[in-house]
Amino acid sequence: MKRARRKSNGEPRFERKLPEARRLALIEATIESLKRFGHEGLSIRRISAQARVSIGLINHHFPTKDALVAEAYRHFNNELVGSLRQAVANAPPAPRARLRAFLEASFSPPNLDSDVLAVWVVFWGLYRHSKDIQRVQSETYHGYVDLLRGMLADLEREVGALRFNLRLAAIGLTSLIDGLWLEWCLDPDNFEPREAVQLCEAWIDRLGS
Amino acid sequence: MKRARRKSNGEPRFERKLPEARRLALIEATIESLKRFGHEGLSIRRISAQARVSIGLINHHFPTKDALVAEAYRHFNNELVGSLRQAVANAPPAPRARLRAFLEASFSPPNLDSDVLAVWVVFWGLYRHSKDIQRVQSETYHGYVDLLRGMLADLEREVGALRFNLRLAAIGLTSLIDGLWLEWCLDPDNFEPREAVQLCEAWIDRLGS
DNA sequence: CGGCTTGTTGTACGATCGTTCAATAGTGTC
DNA sequence: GACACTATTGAACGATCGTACAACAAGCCG
Repeated sequence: MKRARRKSNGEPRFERKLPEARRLALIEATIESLKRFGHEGLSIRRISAQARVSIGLINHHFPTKDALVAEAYRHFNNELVGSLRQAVANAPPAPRARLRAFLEASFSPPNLDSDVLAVWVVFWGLYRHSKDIQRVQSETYHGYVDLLRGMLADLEREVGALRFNLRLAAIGLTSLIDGLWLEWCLDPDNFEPREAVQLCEAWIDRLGS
Repeated sequence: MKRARRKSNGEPRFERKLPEARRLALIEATIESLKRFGHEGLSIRRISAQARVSIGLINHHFPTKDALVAEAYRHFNNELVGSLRQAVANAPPAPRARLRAFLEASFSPPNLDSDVLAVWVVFWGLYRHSKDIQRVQSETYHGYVDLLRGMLADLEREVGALRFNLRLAAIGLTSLIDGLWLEWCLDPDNFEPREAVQLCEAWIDRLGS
């Protein structure tokens, strides 16, 4: 008798997936492991366990661990920008309404989650010393910037003449949002998400004056 | 002949320091190693090499590596708050002048350094999963908040009546500063430090209106 | 059912991790 | 110069890291 090719219950021991699907599953497991264990979650063994696959599989689909982490960063960026873009698309066409939808999506689940923000911070910590992360950042960040800058440009058009410095306004609003994200993450009891939206809207209100 | 107790040149093989001095040297080496190697710089061997001491010395002065890292975080916080406090103390007593000094100190060397900001981000990445870091954060963060809130309270007094929500104003300004720090770190070519000061002062200008 | 492709497994390897601890040696005191 | 104290050294431990690779097996085709 040859060695059993199946488990005793007759089920297959594992499921083969198309490379594309497996790569996505590994990327999502990477992010989930990062949420659960912080920076220590970014190890082959933790990610493998999270994805319920063997240790060796990751290097079959990704050349190195760093490549997987970089792709996870890309996915995380795309998910954020995609959800914000969709929130804007579902809003009324008026610039102010679209900006409000953008802010409310920024400061409500699933984006405003302590785990999610902790994930961002770990990625940022890798940025300085990882060429891979830097490359993904340069490739994905403009999506976010363009979305926000486009809405501010629309607002400017509605107001009429050139009332504010578009470039500085975008930088300031982005910084305010990121900073409020960070503060809320470090101490969620310090203020309400609703108040973060208020602060950003007050900033926007005062742009034209 | 007994084994030589000195190096061939007659110099001592190492220098004994008082525990307090050695602890400080190890803390500074930790931060320097963190600047040079990012998160990977937070290992006993890297820190030991940076401090030019043996591997075993760290555990003689600190119970665990995490305790050393937490103390480094405390030192880093205290250095920042101390430099900002001194900048404020050296400024004219008018609230606006003190706030300006605070902002200019925030957005100029040595605080506005890519390495320094990268260090912050790594510490923040540890925050969620390290009780030690959380404890230090809760013990040191109020120094920063109190300094900034005190200046805003002075400004409010000067203006006269209760013109703005002090709590929200402090949260917003802190977030704006932190966010601008982060943005500048991720892309120093995006804007000038001077522009960051401008954005913060514009925020303050509009508080009273 | 037999053969083929290739997604998947799991052991093994060398490197590095944090920590321990007995031995060493710098430094002050007499 | 001898001694005591203890800061310091450096080897050693087990654990875990990322990666490589040979063997296995799931799924498909004829």
